[in-house]
Amino acid sequence: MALFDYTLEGESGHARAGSFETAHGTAHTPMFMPVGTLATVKGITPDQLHEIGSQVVLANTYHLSMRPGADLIAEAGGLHSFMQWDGPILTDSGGFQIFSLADTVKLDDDGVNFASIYDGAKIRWTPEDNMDIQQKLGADIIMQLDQCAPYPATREFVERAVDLSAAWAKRCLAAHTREDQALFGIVQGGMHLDLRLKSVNALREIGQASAEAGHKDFQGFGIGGYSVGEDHDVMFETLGDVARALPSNKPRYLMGVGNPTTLVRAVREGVDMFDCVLPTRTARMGTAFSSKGRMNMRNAKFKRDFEPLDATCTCPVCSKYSRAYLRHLVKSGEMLGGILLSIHNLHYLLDLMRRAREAVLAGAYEDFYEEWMASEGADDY
RNA sequence: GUGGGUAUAGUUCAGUUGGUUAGAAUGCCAGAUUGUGGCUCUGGAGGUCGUCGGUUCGAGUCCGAUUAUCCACC
Repeated sequence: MALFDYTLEGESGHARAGSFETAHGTAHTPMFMPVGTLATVKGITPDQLHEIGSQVVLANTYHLSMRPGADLIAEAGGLHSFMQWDGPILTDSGGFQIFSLADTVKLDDDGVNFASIYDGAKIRWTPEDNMDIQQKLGADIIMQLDQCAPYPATREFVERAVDLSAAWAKRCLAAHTREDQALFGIVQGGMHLDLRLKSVNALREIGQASAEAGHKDFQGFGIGGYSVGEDHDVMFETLGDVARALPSNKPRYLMGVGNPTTLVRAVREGVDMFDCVLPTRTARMGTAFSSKGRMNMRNAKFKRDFEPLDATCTCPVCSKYSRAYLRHLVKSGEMLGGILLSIHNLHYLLDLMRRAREAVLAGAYEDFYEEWMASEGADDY
C-alpha cells in the first residue's frame, strides 16, 4: 500500500472507518486532530499528546511562515524535528488566516497581497509560494491555498471564491513535488449546494487530469467554508451531499469543526477528519467537555466538589485531579488549569472519535449516533 | 496624652461651589468561544456613604459629638 492511500475498513450507513499511512505513522479515521498553530498544542508536550491518543497534529503555515519563518524550520530539519512531534503533522495553508485576520487583502488571479498581523509587513503569496513554504515546513499533509468566503456572503462572492480556489488548487497540485507529503484540495461554496458540487467536480477533474498526465492527484479533500457563523443546522443541509460527492477512496476533512455533537453528526454524513481550536481554547478559558455536557469550571458549584471532572473519563486528568482543584487553578489564573483542561478536552474528542470508529467497524454507527443524541450532554453543544 | 489626616461596594479609590436613581477598577456570580491575533469577550449582583445628632426645601458633601484607624510630636 502506497503512502497516503486511503483504505476503507468499514462502513455503517454513510459513516466510514478507514486508515492511511504517512511517513510518521498510520492515521485511523474518523479522527479528531488537535490544533498546534505555532508548532505547539498550547501547553501540551508531545509525550502528553501521545498519551491521550493523538494521531495527526495541526500547524499553521500563515503563522509559522512569519514567526519563526519557514527557512528556520527547514534549517531545524522540518516541523517534526523542530517541535519534537514524531507523529503525523498537517499544515493548514493559511488561506483562512489571510481572509479572517487581515483587514487589507488584495486578491488577483495570480495571488494575494496581505499585511502580516505580526509586523504589518506587506506579503504576497501565489499558490506556488504557499506550496514552497509548506514543503519547507515538511508536514505529512499539506492543504492547498484557498479563499474562504465569510458568512453571510452574496452568491456571486461565494462563486468567485469557488472558482479562484479551484484555479489555485490546480496550481498547488502542479507545484507539489515532495513524495512524503500529501496534498489536500479544499471544497468551498458556502451554503449553496450547487456551488459546493461545482467545487467538488472542479477538484475531481483537476486531480484526474493531473494524474493522467503522470503527476500527482489530491490525496484527500478539505471541506472548508463551514462553521463561519451560520447556525449548525444550516451546514447539515448540504454537508452530507458534499461529503458523498467526494471520491470514496480519499479521506474527507471537515475543517475547523470541533463541537462533539457536530462531529458525531458529521461522521454520520461521511466525514473522516476534523480539527478545531474549540477544545483547547475553551479549556484555557475554563470550560470542560464531559459526558454530561459542557462544564464551566469557574462555577461556584465546584468549589467544594472533590469528585473527578468526569467520572466516566479515562484521561490522565480525571484519574487524579478534583473539580475543586481544577476550579481553583482556573480561578487563580494558574497555567496548569488551562493545561489540564486542554488535556482532558482533547482526550474527550479523541476518545469520542475512537468510539465512533469502533461503532462503524461494528456496523452499528446508527446505534452510536442515537445513543449520543439521547445522552445528557448532546443538546448542550 | 497633644496636634493633624482618613472613614463611600468584598478590596483599592473617585465623587465639582450642598441638587435627579452615589461611580470606576478589581474581586464575586453567570454566559460566550468552531481551518487559534484571545492571561479574551458579554452580561449580572453588590453600598441605610463609620455611628449619633444638628443646619437646610434638600447632606456622601457643611457643623458638633463619638468610635475606629493612620501619621507626627510629647
